[in-house]
Amino acid sequence: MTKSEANEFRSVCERAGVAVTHQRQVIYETLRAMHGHPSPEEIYERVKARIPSVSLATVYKNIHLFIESSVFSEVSLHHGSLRVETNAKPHYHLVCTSCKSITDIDAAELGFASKERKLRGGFLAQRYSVDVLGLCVNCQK
Amino acid sequence: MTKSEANEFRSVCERAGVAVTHQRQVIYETLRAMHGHPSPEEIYERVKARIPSVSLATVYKNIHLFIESSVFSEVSLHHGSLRVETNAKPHYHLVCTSCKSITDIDAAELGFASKERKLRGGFLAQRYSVDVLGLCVNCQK
DNA sequence: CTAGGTGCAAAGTATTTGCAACGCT
DNA sequence: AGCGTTGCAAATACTTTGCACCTAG
Repeated sequence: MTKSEANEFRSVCERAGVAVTHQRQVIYETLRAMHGHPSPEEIYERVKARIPSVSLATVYKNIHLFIESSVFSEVSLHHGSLRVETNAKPHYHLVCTSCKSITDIDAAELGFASKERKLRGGFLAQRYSVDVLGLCVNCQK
Repeated sequence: MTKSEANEFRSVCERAGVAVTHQRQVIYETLRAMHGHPSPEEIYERVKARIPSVSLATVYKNIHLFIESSVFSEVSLHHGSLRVETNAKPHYHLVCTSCKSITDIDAAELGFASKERKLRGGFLAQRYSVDVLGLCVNCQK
């Protein structure tokens, strides 16, 4: 690790108001170095290469800590359990990051057209799923 | 249930190539009547009010059947396990509905500006999470 | 009749928690 | 020294599966 990376990590911990531990630092560096959307298990495997005694629970605890402190984010905000979409009309979601509530909003109202089209790279876009993350009226207080 | 609802359900089963069973019908009607984004457990509770002997496993099996047949959809496509976003730049996801792969795409390239703003209803939009659902190059074959 | 559907219980995966020992600050 | 952090194991939450019985077609 370079000196600037170490300083960066220290200020991350300071902002979050948590201790600078070796495990936390290695988990942080590991996440920084990984690409894509790793699962806790994948992160755990990598961290274990540097700290064989680390536990999966510690990886979970620190991932949550980083997410709460906005150091990293989650790919999906509602991954806890399967949820069925009962609203048949095209719409998107207003997701409150504080109270986790999900409200529907009309596609038109958000001003995002969702037509089928081919994107660069050849991906055929058919449907769009938009989550607007922010604060609901109650949580803005 | 009205006659047209019954017919609607029959054609749903026909398209999906599955049998018309009492449990399946009640689960379908229950979903139609529910608002928001119910969990399997919530759906199960409602169905149990009409069929006390129904099992949670049957509810799960039928929810999946409906989702596979595009009769209903999932709120989130990657809810199986926690995934950490390691890409710090603003970007969105190309999600292939066939092979479930997730690729990043620059926010700019999709032409969707993500600035903080207040929406009707008072929701403070801070960040956008856009999933583009479709078929990747390989799965279009 | 018979292939698919159901209910039950057990298994499987993902995640969290209690607690004693440990290490930052 | 004191409190947050760690590792372990056990607990919990969510979902799937195997199997015997049942039912629609």
